[in-house]
Amino acid sequence: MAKELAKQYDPKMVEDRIYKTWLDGKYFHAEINEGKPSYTIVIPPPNITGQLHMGHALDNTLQDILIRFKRMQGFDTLWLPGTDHASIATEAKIVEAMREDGITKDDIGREGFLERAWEWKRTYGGRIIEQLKKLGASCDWDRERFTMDEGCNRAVIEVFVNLYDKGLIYRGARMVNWCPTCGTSISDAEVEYEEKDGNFWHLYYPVKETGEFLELATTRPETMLGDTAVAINADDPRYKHLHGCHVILPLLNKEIPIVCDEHADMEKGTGVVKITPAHDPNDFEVGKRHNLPMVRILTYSGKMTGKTDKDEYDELIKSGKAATDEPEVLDTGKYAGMDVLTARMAILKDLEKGGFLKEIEPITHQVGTCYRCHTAIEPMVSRQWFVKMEPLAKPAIDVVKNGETKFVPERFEKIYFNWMENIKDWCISRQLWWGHRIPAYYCDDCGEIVVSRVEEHTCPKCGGNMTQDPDTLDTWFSSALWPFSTLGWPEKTADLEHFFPTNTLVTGYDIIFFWVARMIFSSCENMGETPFDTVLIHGLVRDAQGRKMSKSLGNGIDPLEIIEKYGADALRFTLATGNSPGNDMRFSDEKVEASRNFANKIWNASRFVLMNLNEKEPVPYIPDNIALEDKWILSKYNNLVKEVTDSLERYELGLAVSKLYDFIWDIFCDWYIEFTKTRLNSEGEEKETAKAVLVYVLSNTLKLLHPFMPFITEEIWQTLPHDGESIMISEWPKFDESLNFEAEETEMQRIMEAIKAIRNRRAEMNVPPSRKAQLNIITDYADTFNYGKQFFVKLASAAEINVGNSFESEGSVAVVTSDATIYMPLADLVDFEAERKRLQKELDVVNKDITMLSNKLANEGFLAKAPAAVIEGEKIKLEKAQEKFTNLTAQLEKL
RNA sequence: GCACAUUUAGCUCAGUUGGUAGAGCACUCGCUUGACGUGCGAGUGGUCAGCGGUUCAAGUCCGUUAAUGUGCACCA
Repeated sequence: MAKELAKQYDPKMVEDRIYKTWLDGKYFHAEINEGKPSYTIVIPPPNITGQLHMGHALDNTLQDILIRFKRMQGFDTLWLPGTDHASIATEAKIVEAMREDGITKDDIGREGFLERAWEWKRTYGGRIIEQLKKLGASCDWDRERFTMDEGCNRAVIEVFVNLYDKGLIYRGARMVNWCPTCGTSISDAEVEYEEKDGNFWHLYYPVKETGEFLELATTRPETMLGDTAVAINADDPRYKHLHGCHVILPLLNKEIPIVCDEHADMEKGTGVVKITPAHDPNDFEVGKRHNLPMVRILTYSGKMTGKTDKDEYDELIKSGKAATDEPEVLDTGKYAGMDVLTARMAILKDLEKGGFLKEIEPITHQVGTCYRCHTAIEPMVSRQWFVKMEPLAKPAIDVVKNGETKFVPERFEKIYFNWMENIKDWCISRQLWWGHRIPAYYCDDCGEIVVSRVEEHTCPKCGGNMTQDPDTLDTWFSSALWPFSTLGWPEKTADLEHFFPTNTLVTGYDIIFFWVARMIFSSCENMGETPFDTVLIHGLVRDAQGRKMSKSLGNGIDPLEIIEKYGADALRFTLATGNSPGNDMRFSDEKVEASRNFANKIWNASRFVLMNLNEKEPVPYIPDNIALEDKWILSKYNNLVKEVTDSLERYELGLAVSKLYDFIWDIFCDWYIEFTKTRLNSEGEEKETAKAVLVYVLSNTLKLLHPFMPFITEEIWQTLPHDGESIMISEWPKFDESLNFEAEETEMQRIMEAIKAIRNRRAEMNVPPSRKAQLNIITDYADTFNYGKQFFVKLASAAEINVGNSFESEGSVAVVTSDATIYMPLADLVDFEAERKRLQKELDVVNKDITMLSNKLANEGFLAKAPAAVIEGEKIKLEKAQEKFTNLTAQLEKL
């Protein structure tokens, strides 16, 4: 047993070594014990492309705190780790890397690309896992999963086929969000709206029948080539005469109808709207209502369509392979091949030339952008796979409504309901290669569609060759199954039986829609129940100025650097402190320094305790003949157990950690350790008692702190006398009624109040600690103060101490508390005039208190309606104030 | 436009069912007190954003205003 510890705590000497002992001990590994309650957390799987950032650090610290707490409480605890294939992000990264080598996806083909992708996964996929270990994460690494591993893949196919069979997955040409950069459709949730400067271009469209010009405005003039109608409101008096008329579409000289539709708002602009069904979500709906043709003018790479595009389409139509619900393709002629902005300028120029451009009105508007690459998304009609959401949303709303799943804090339920109740069908197909390939097969000859768990090569209808859909699924489709796919579903595994449904899901508010909501409805649908009972939502970690940490700002703080500099415990402690659920927090080095200092404080307190121990000390116990101060600390400690446990159970991790901080630093270190010093300097039973209580309180407090600061608590605990292999599998302390010593707490309070008052007095008078003073104490609590003599000597620079009924006050400074008047003969230092002023000032304060309290106690409303305990409390306060008043007046009179 | 959040000491933030406010950092003064100067002791500093209401009692509940932030919607 190494009792000599370094003066300062050095995390680097400790963390990796300790983590290895935990791994070797298999403490993270979850065992199934029949009949034992389980507690499960599934990790929000980080992207394989990812590096640990502060968001991960916070998220995983919170999870580790909960898991370690529950593990010590005796649950069968499983924290299931894993990573996400992150289709768009990963594919983009690999394409980027290939571009540097001058290779494109088409050069190497699908097979070649996937080989590279898997290679990437093998090389970098484990990186973030290693980083989580640095943080101290106690995940069951034996159960690590990957969203594209065999089991998850199977679950994905199973769910897809099931939903398809139920008619909840369908394929069709719908309005989707198209990202020209990523080259894929994305879901509504993946569109982020950004405020951008733009223009309203006011255009004229000539009316065929009347020859007049209809004015309308658009932010996207280039889409006019795809216009197939102009809409007006049926009730609009300005345009009554135009019902059933047509306009001639400028530039194309094409006749398109004027339709009456509610979409046209009389209040807005001129009340006339151009309708481009293939490139605008609202227009798409108008088109459906009026059976308008759809004309596509953009390729999937965001260029204006040309002759080849049109020929391709015509070919498909001829062969019967194009779906009838897909838009026809226009050869935009001179604009073909231009990107959107170039085409816009060219078209505007031509419109202006033709006299069709009335004016340009600058505006700012919200533009939808891709959440991955932030390019403006193009609304396009495209044939994709969708999940029919309405039937799935219903049960998912119910489980939250009826409390089977609770959000912490509760306010996030509103956001959840708001989304779920207005949900639109989910576009799940992506034009990417890295991901789960859609298990749909199409007959090359007759076009038959088969959705199947196994590969289909022959058409069941005509015997022709079948080809699998080239698209992959939205990454979030597989993450949505994470809570059960990782436990073995669709197999009925023992893990699934024991650990599902899981308990707490910890995540940031930014992925409630992407992930949390989808897990809930997926679980309701496939498992018949909610995937977790609690969703603990945390906020963002921002920089010291409150800005979001981002790559472009370069203000990100690397958690690994913080760990390197201050230790993982300090980082964890910082992230857990001053953080209330759902709120953002600011991160700064100063905060980590404070945490580091706290770790050092614990280290040194422990060093002190260890210094006083012999080679063989008994494991922590409470001796029989404990002293007043022992009862005081035990009572305080007991209360701490209750508060920390309650706070953790209510997910108030920040509150729990600050209680621990206060107890350890203020109560244990600043007071109790000091109280024990006299006894530790003695020999015999007294010393043994002090040691035992020190070890007991320290050791158990370390247990309470362990979930927050796992490394240092383990390191110290191992050095202290202990039972068992590791603090992380030791038993969580329980509140113990027999450790409640209220009377003794009050007694110690009297002594401590006096010590503080004396210190205060001496500091005001600039008496150095080296100058010891005699204390003459008049009090009604003679026994307590006689007992307290030892502490006055040690903590209040006292020399000789007398407790009695009256003393000569001449030439003394008086220190007045509600329990005692203490004279310090420091005649040479006393300024009597100042002394009088000070006493008067103190008296004023007490007087004010007395007035306030007696008014309150004279208030009939208060007496009639306030709870008895509160009234009693106020009475005691008043008594104390009055006692102090008496003591003070006596003093003043004597001066 | 709708909703939600935030507004407490110079700074960053706690404040658990309503009982007249706390911490860390910063600042001031003092301290080689044999665990720790990454420390110890003492102190300065707040009409808890404004207004109104409920209540015996409001930082805490309700309404309202303002500022800031976020989500959703609109955006021809």
